[in-house]
Amino acid sequence: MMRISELARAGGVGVETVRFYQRKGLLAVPRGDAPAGRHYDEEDLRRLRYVKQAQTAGFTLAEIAELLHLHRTDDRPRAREMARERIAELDERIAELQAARQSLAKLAHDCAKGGAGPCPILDAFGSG
Amino acid sequence: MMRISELARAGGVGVETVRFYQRKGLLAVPRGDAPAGRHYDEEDLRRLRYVKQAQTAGFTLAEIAELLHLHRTDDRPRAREMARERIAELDERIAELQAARQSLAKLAHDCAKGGAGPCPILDAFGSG
DNA sequence: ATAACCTCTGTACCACGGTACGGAGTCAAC
DNA sequence: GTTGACTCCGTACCGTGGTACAGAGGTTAT
Repeated sequence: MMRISELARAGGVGVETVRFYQRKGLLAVPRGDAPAGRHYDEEDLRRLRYVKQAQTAGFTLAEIAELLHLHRTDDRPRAREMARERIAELDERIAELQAARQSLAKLAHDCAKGGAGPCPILDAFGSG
Repeated sequence: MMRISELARAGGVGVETVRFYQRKGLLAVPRGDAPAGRHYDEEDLRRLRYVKQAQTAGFTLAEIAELLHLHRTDDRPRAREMARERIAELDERIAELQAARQSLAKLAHDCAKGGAGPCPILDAFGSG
């Protein structure tokens, strides 16, 4: 049993963020009727960590809310569909970032060589 | 010589976005004194495309503005530093996305197998 | 010379993901 | 029985990256 501030610390977020997630339906508001004494458990912490993980996978908070809802209804086809969509977008995004990385690395390298022309870090994207 | 609407179309953005970039100092406002007749050239289009490219590399608009400024001052050391920083962040982000992708793919696979337990797409991040 | 269509400036608004703050209640320690 | 640290709820505000729109004026075709 932990207080909201402990939950937040354990999850690596601020108290305000926990409340924000509660408002968005991502975290349950404890059913306790006594203010200044509501308690959170390991399940809440797992959920909070799930939210953060899903975020790094690129899900929006709205999508995460949907995933959590699917959990309750155990709607596997929809869950798989969302996962597939996200995987496709991740693949696209990874390819983009890798291309950008290669570009930048080459630019930095060419710039370091210090030729006579303009610094390629600006020019390359545009004209090269 | 193109009008702003042509520039926008060629760059794949809206006219309002071009103006937004002008306000942010990312694109020059043509020096012409006659409204309804200001013209843009290939250089402007190159810059617009540069902005979009730099964005996919993860630079913020403020950083892009700095890069463009560096171009004018030809401050190569700083340009290389920014490139290195961004490359490091790209590497981190790429690794994160790849991990998320692997995770999700496994989850989707396990979910498809349809065991008896709860759908792993929710549970795995949190408890696994 | 007038309509249709473009340009400009300025300000307001939007979604997203938080972050901050005021006011009120509660609980434990002293 | 007051201080201090915490809780709650509600609302307002923030940065980022746009997007929309109003109002005034120039340009082009008929």
